Amino acid sequence: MSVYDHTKIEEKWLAKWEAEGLFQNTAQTDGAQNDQNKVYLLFAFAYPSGSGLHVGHVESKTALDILARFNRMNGKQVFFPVGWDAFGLPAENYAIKTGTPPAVTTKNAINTFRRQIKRLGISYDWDNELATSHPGYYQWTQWLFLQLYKKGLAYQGKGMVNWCPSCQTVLANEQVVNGQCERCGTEVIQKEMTQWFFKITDYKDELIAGLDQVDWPAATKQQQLHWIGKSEGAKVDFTLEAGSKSKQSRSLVCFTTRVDTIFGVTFLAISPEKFEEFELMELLTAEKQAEIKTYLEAASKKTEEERKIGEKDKTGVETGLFAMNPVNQEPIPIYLADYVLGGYGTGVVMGVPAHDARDYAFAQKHGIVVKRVIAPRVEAADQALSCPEPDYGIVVNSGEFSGLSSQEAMAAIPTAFPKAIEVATTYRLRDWLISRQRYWGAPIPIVYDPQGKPHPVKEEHLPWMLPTDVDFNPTGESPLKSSKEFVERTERLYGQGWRPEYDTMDTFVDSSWYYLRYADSRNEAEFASKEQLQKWLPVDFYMIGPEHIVLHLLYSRFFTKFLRDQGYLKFDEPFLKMRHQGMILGPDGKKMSKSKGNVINPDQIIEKFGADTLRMYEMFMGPIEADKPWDISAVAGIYRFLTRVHDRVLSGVDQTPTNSETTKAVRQKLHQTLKKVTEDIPALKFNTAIAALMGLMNSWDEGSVKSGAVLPAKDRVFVAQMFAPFAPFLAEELYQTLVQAKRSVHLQSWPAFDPELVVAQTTIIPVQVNGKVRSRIAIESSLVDNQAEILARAKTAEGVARWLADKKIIQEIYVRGRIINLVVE
RNA sequence: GGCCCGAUGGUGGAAUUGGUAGACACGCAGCACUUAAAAUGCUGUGCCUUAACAGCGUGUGGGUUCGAGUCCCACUCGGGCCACCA
Repeated sequence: MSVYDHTKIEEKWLAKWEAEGLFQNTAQTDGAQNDQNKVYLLFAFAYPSGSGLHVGHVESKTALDILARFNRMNGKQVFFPVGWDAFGLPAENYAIKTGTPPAVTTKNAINTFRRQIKRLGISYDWDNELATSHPGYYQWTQWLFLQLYKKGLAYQGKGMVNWCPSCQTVLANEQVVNGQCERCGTEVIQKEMTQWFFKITDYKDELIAGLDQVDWPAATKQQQLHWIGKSEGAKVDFTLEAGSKSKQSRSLVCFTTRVDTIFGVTFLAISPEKFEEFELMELLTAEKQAEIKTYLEAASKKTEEERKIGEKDKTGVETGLFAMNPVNQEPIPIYLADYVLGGYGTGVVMGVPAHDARDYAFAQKHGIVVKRVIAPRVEAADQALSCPEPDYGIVVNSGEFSGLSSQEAMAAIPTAFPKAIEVATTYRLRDWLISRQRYWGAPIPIVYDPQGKPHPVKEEHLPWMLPTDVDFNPTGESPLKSSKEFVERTERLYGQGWRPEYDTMDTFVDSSWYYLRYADSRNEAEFASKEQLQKWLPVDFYMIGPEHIVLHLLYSRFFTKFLRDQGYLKFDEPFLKMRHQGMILGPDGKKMSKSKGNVINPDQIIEKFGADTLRMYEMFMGPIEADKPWDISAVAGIYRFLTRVHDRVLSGVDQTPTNSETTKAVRQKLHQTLKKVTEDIPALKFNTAIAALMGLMNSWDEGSVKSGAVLPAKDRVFVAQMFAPFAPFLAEELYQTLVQAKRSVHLQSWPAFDPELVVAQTTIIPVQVNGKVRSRIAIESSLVDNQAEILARAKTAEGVARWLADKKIIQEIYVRGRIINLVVE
């Protein structure tokens, strides 16, 4: 028997599998038509960063690989593709710094990742590998844009956008984090530009409803819901006062979720973004006009961060105008205030300082009356308000509605004023801004005629190639403007004076449909054939980091629903089941980062201990979804374990198997372990499956050393097969050494446990007296249903009698095969 | 501020979903082997106390139950996401 030489073993089998093309070219396989029999496993699309594979990637890839191998061994047709989210800012920023074209850095990074992932033994199907920066891929990203354009779901709009001065590009609202650019952390400012949008809001209700169809973590669904932000309330029409010099009757419409507080309205506030739309300027005194202009200008220059400071300091300007409260005809003063958001609701709010914290703060600052219309929860009813009380309760000071509950009032008030108040719903979700003033992305397939009118690029001109004669250095304008070839191409194909769209698409567009392309990644005629989509989609299991919960999923679901409506897909939701992996933390318990110097390099671990050890260690660390700190001595422990497995399985192979009681006990343990592992893998409980394998080896070692137990070859093969999903290299080595088979262990069937062997002969049942364990009795397993006999034995069991002496038993509980509890007075 | 998740030995974690708390592993201690060390093997290891029995013990306080790490109520701490969304 040889020693466990992990490097030799792993490199040997890696080369063999590669030569055989194991698990390659699976997309086109027949036999996957049956839904019951196909399993599509998907790993979150990865950005090939220059720093290579991270131990965090290893965890989720290994988890999926275990599922892939286990499902294959159980007779499923498994589709386990791989690809690269290759467009994006880091490669472009690197190009700006070094002059190396993004295409080159990206290719190098992909090569590194590919080598590392293969070395790990991840059984991806590399024949379907794709990269979003490849024209054969982005041609179909552009095609998707054109389909949306045809249906009016891709449109050009002008508006205030988030602008990152460092990245020199527009950001989606979703990419602004705490007023800062998600990528580089620079303070984001507001800028007005013409941009392309996808009309995701057309699908807002379906994006909510579809969540009922999928098996996702509840928290993830909740975040999707929150992002869509459906909010039910009412729209209230406040008519401008005649006294406001208004010629015809005009009104300000507010959205509120608390129409029950409408008698408490003491001011209206308009957002700066929306102020001009209401055309109120002409109604104002010259003095007021000047004041308001100054305020509007200042507001437009504020960064997100500055507006946040306003959370404490609520600024605003009184317009001198009044509007009439429709429920009681009271004149309400109108203010301009930047705490009101332009993009939500109607951009106007009704201020109810008594029952809203923000309105209260504003009222305090501007000396506005606070009028309480919900009865206070606490007794001291006469006490003046010192803070707002936003709770629901009993409505007071509200005319005929006084005495109703908030809920009743919210129903009754709109009914009573049908002209001025209507029930309404608003959403937080806004259309998806996809234009980026960057180079390394898919060009938006639009050309402009000499009058500046946009036209779609003809489908026969796809892929609408990303030009290469480009100056990457940021100028505040799209880098594609520097390409001569791009303009020449446009004029040649569309005519003199025509110009291309210079912006590229948000990389989220690329990465929100890749799972469809995998099914037919080399198709040049369509984004994927209907047959291939039908065969593999939807995705059965998706493993994705918690950082992609909101946007990527929302956009992917939007594309899926759109393509379904166009007749390309037959399902509503792309990802049936999804789970999130946790984070692998540094040995110090903190998030790994270069600056902290706590980053673990998987290559070094593989060199020292092997890929099998790295895989098994990461699976053994704890539950897949938890954050776990790295522990190098525990890694060494796994290596010791695999060495023991190697030595034990291969030692004594030439000896005659024994049939002693010990051997039987070890074999029983083996089948119990097999049962446990078979149940744990589909439940993603890899850590306990490995613990069970360790328990088995402990029993086997002990049985061999102490009692000379020798297991038959058949059982040793079972062990090799059980290890196959976790430690594919070692498993192959053991299997091939034992049986010298032509076919890989990974092509064998998952072994079935012997149901008779799994059942224990005797069952240990703890005996409690008043809920405390005082003894344990061993019962023949055939007796577990004989309650009378078991209770009788329990009462006389050693250690129990003394607790029953002189006491009266008032209750006897027996839970079948589990526990006995004798309750005494 | 809102929502979500979590808290179990020195450490990572397990616990059949209300039924033996601490599986499995790391670490540590002792022993064996060795001239010595490493490696390996064996033994022990929740706390307190002991010769033993007993007692205590899953963040804190209460509750439901024959029985609570698990369910309910209140709180403390830690983490994540969102955040002036009317």
